[in-house]
This record gives sequence, C-alpha cells and structure tokens, in this order.
Amino acid sequence: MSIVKPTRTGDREAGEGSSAYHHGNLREELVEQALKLAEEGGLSAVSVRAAARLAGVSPAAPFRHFPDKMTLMTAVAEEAMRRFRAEIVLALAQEADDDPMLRIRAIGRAYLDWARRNPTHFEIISSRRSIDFDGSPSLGQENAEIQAQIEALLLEAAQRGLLRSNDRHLIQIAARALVYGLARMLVDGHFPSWQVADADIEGTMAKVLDLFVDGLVKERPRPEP
Amino acid sequence: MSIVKPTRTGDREAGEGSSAYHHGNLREELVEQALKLAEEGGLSAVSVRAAARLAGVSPAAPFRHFPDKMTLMTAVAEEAMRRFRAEIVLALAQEADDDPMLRIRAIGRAYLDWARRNPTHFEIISSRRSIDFDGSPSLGQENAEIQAQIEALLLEAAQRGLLRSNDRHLIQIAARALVYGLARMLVDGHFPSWQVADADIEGTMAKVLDLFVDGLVKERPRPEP
DNA sequence: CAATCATGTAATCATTGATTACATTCATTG
DNA sequence: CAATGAATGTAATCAATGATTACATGATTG
Repeated sequence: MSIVKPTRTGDREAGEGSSAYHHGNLREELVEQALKLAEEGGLSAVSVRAAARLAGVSPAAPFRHFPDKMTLMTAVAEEAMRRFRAEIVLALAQEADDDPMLRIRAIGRAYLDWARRNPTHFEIISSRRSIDFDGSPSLGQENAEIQAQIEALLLEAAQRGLLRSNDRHLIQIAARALVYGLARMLVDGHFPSWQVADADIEGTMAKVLDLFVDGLVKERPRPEP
Repeated sequence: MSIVKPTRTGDREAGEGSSAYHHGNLREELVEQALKLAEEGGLSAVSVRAAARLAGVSPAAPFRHFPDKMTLMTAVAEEAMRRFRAEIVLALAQEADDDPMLRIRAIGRAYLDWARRNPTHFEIISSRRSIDFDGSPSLGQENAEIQAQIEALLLEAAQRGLLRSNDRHLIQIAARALVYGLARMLVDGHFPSWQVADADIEGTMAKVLDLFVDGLVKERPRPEP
C-alpha cells in the first residue's frame, strides 16, 4: 500500500528507449520550460508553443494538460510561489534573534532578495492578469501562510510594547506595500531614474527596509548593547 | 509671424467635407483611442489594429506615425503621465496648509486616487516593458519634476526639524515605494486577499499613508490644536 | 487479447505586429 | 496654375501565437 504511481518517472532524456510518442511527464516539463523561458527572456518570451518546442512536442500537446495559456501560467506561478515561500521560510529559520521586528525584517530581506534574483518569476506571481490567482488553492494558501507568519510576529511585537500604532492590520498592509513597491520598482526598471546603481540596489533596499521598520517601532534611543 | 501651422485642425467628425483619404490628425487620435481602449478593456485590449479600427483607418496606417507598437505605447504613456502629474499639481495647489509633511501626504493621496481611477493608464506609465521610458524626454522630465517637488518638501521638513532620519534620499525612495506598492497592489488585484472591500480601498490607502508619514516624523504627542 | 481512455499530432483559424509595393492627396515651386 | 515630390493612407502579405477539431498512438485494465 501507498505505492507511488510510477508514471514512467519523467526521465526521458537519458534512456530514450521509450516509444517517444508519449512524453510521460509533459505537464511538469512544460511548467519547467516555461519557468526557464521566463528566466531567460522575460515574460514576453513565454509562449505555449515555445514551451512545447523545448519539451519536444507539438504545439497542440500542451492543451491536453492545460485548457488555456492562463492555466499553464497559473501552474507556473504555483511553482514560483513555492520557491518564493521556501526562501522566506529558510530566511526565518536562519534568523537566530527572536526580536519580532528583526524577524519581520528578515522576511522582507528574503522577499526582496528573491525578487531581485528572479524578477520575471516575481512578476508572474504578482501580476494577476496572466494567472488565475483566485482559482488556485495552492497560491491562496501559500500567500495566506506568509501573511499569517507576519501577523503572528506583529502580535508578538505588540505584546512586547514595541509598536507605535495599535492597528496591526494596517501595519501589515503598509509593510507589504513597501516591500511590494520596492520589488516592483526593481522589476519594472524604476531604479535607474533614482540614481541607484545596479550594484547598490541590494544595499539601498535593505536601508529602506530598516528606515521603514524604525518608523514602526516606538522611539527609543536605540537597543542598548 | 508666429502663425500656427493649420494642419486642418483635427475635427473630421463634424463637417465630413474633407476628402476623407487623409485623416488630418491621425497621430493624436490613435493615442486617444488607445487610451480609450486601455480604459475600457485593460492593457490587453490595446492593439495597434484596434486603435486603427476606431480611428477608421487601415491596419497599416498607424505605422506611418509610429515605427512600432512600443513607440505608440510610449506616446500613450506620455499623455497619461501628463494627466497624472496635472492631478498631483492640482492637489498641491488645493492643499492650503504649508506643513511640508501634510503636503507630501496630499501628493500621495492624489497619486493613489489617480491610480485607483485610472488603473490601466497607471499600469502603462509604470511597467517599462511596453514603453521606451528612457527614450522619452517628456516622461523623464515629468517624473523628475514630481521627484523634485517631493525633494523640496523633504528639505523643508528637515529644516523644520520634523524628520527622524537625515537621509532624505532614502526617505524619498521609501515614500515612493510605499505609494507605488499600494497603487500596484490595487491595479494588480491584491486587495481581495487582504480582506479590504472595494468600498474601503480609498480609506484604507489613506490610513496606510498616514501611518507611514507618522513613522517618518519625530515622535511628538501630536500637533496641538 | 481487446476495448477504452489518456495523450500526442496534423491541419486549420482568427488575431496581431510588421513590411512592402502601390495609391492618393497636399504643399511647394517653376 | 499646373507639375512634382513629400506625406500619408491602402492592399496584400508574412510570421508568430492561442486555440480548436479530427485523427493517431499507446497504456491500462477487464
């Protein structure tokens, strides 16, 4: 019992012995190739046909697995979101300090870092014109878990008396807006007009994040050493 | 001297007397129709051909005025940006108070209000994949003037000793990121997952803006009445 | 082994951005 | 005032893409 369904586990490049008519793992490979296309050529480089080409199948084959392009892009977004959240979870695990505001900052840094390194993937999970966000439980859940994490940290911060404002929901929206805005400015190419050189982007974003977090906490000289 | 070039000033709908082969004002009308298409059907509804159709010319005609679609979209963005900044200038003129932070908040509100009422136009001037921002002096200049306005207000705030931080450039980036993030979350459809009803969006954004501005200024009980 | 269902292909459409050769009108000038 | 050349518009055509339909192939299972 509980035997994993074989499905001729993916690997087709190696043996090549299979009959080669049926791919065996097309759905997942299409998602993978679409991610690759996005990474290499931006959002406009992602087409159903190009993904099919890379997967070595006909232009119509993808439509056996996805009713339309939007559904494919939604699956791509799900994979991107999984990676995105994994990185945030990792960053939180690596943050030793238990100061809730420091932990929130760590989330923000991981968020911005991932967006900087995966601009098009970030764009895919962000712009909800090319995906069906509401129709994907996976996307909704991953997103909700990130929010819940921050919510919990804000609650703890409030209990420790760190916060200036009592409206935590508002703080949360503000925090997300700031980080989303920074990431979007990055992928939308706004930084050149802000005299921020490419090499300085990481540092600048970190400083902006600090400035924002400082504005949230009650004014105190500074955490004494 | 200084006689305005006639060019058969636009109006073609009325008289209809003209030969009807030459449009007379096609370039501007294409921009106008593209703006209308964006307004009514979102970014994906904007096509060169649709604009040509609405203008009553052949599919190839637009290419006499714009070498490619991106150039048309850039002209569309220029018009949208003009309207955008006009609204900000108006809001500043209507803000009687001379407190620089209140004036900055007024800019933020006008920004968010315009984006909320013109989501696709906002998207067009924001996403720099469909336009050639750097190739348009007009876009660069309007953008620079908004930035200069905020810079001046921040300088004044600093001189009055209102600011927590001394790094005004960083404050400016943070402010833009917050407002850009809010506007982007709006047009990208993120608010439903934040339990913010459509009717509350305006109020919520205003409160987030206040929260942010409060975080920038030095902690003082409150501006006494 | 045969039936059936999942999965892939071929052929075809409509839409779109773009180009090229040709047509028409406007404006300048002899 | 007509002729001529520059602007401006059209027709025809291409290649790429999303999508659909009829058909082919292979895997699963009774």
